[in-house]
Amino acid sequence: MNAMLATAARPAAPVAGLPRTTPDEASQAFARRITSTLAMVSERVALQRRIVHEGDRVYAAGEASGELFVINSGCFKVVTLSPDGREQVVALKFRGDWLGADDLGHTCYSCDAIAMDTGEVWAVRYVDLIDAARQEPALLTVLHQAMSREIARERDSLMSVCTLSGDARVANFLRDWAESLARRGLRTDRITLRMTRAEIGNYLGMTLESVSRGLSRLARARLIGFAGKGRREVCIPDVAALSAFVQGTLAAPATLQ
Amino acid sequence: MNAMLATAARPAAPVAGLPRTTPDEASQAFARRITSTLAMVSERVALQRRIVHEGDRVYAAGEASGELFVINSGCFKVVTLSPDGREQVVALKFRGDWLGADDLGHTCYSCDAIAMDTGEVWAVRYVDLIDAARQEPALLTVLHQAMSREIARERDSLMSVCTLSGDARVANFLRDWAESLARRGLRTDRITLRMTRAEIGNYLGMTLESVSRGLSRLARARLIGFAGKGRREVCIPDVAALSAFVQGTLAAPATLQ
DNA sequence: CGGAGTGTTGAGGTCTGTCAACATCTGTGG
DNA sequence: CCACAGATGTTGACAGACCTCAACACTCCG
Repeated sequence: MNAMLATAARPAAPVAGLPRTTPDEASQAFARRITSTLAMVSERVALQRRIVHEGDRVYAAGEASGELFVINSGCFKVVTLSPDGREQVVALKFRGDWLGADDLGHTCYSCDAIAMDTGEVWAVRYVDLIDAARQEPALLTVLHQAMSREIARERDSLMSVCTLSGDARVANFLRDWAESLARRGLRTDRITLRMTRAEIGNYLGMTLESVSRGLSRLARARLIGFAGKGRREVCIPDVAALSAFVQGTLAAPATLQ
Repeated sequence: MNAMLATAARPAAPVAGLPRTTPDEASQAFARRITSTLAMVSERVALQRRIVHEGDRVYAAGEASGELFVINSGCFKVVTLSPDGREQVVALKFRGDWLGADDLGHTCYSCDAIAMDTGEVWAVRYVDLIDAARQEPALLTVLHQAMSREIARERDSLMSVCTLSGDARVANFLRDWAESLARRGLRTDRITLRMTRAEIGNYLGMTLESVSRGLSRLARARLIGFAGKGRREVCIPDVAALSAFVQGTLAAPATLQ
C-alpha cells in the first residue's frame, strides 16, 4: 500500500500526529525501548518501588517536587486543577512512561497523578538521576526522549481536539489506548476503559453525553463492540478500520448514521 | 500604569492554569531567568548565531535533528504537517525559548519552526550541550525547565481549547501574547499580530471567521482596540480586564452583545 | 488601475451542549 | 436473597454556538 510506503519514507506521523500505522516492527522497537529503559534505570539509579492501587495519588499538585516516577505497571491519569475549580485530565500514562518529568524545573508539582489501576511505580530522585547520568549518559537520552514524547503527545491531543469531530475524537481515543496497550504487548481485542464517560469527555473536550453517543454510533457501525455488562469493556475487532474512520471524517465529514 | 494597579488590586485568579496575572516581581524573575539562561548558554556552549527573516524556516520536519536553537530575538511559530496535508500551529515562541527541544530523543524533527519576524537564534548541538553540562550542571536544569514549561504551555492550550468559548479563546490568546511580551520587557500597549486570522484560528481551533468576529466583539466591548490600518495592530488598554473577561465567561457564559 | 491577499459581516445549517427521563449496574443492609 | 439507593450510562428534544457559504471592503503592489 502506498500509504505505508509514504509513511516509511517521511518520518512524520499520520493523523493528528498519532502513532504510525503500527507495523509490528515499530511496535516491537517500542517494546524493546521500554524494557531497556526500565532495565537501565533499575540498574543505575537508586529507586524506591511503590505499589499503588486505584485512586491512589502518586503525587499531588503543590507538593514539593524533586522525584520522578517511572511506571513499571498499571495505568495513570494526570490531572490539572485550575484555581477556579475546573479540573482537566491532561494525559494518560502507561508502563515505561514517566510521571513528574513535566515539573522538572519547578519546585512543586503542577498536577495530580492518579492511579487508575493497581500498579507499580519507581520513585527516582532527580538529583540522583542526573548524578547517575555522569556514569551512564544514556540515562539523559532516555529522559529527554520521554519528555519530548510527552510534548508530542500533548500536541497530538491538541490537534485532535482542534480538527476532529466528536465521534472521530472518541474513535481516536480508543485507537490511541489500544495502540498504547499493543505496543506494550498487552491484548487489545478487549480493553477495559478505566474512566467514566465524564472523564473521557473531559479528556477529549466534550460532554459525557457526546461521548456516550459517539460510542453508541461507533458500536452501531461495528467499529467497536461492547463486552461485559458494564459497558466499560470495549472490543476493537479491527484497529485499522478505526484509524480509517478517523481519516475518513477528515476528508469528507462522513457521519455515522 | 493603571493596568498594573488593577492587577495588583484584584487577587489575581489565573485561568486555564495560565500564568498568574503577572505581578511585577514574577515578570521580572522571568526576565532575569531569560537573561541568565542566554548568558550561560553563550558562555558555556559552542554556538552558531543565525539571523532569520520572516518566513525563514529554522528547521523543517523530516530534517535530521541534533541541534537545538535558543531564541535570542524575534518570534517564531512551530507547525506540524500531517501526511494528509493538514497543518496546525502548535506553539508560538519568543526570546529565551528553545526550538527543537521537543525532538531531542528523535533522529529528525517532527515540526517546522518558522520565523514570523526578523530575529536571531543560536544553534547548539545537543551533544555539545550535554558535554558542557558536565562542567556546568545548571545547563541541564535550564534545558529541563524549558521542556517542562513547554509541556505546561501545551496543556494550557489544550485546556483553553477544551473549556473556553470562541470569544474567550481569542481574548486568552491576546492576553497570552501580551504577557509573553511583557515578561520580556517589550511594550504591550500596542502589539502586532504576525499571523493572519486563518493562522490564529488554526492555532485556536476555530475558523478564521470566528476569530474575526471574536476580535470585532472584543473591540466593540472596548477590551481591545485596533491601531494602524491593517487591523493587525491591536492595543490592549487593560490586560487585567481581558483576563477578567475570560474568567467571566467561565462562571456565567457572558456573551459580548 | 486592477488583481491578489486579507479581513469583515450576514444568512443559514449542523454539530454539540443542555436538560431531562429512563435504564443498568453495584454495593449495602435488611 | 431481595430491596433499595446511588452512581453510571443511554437516549431524546431542544437551543445555542460555531462552521459554511457568500458577498463585500480594504490594503498592498505590480
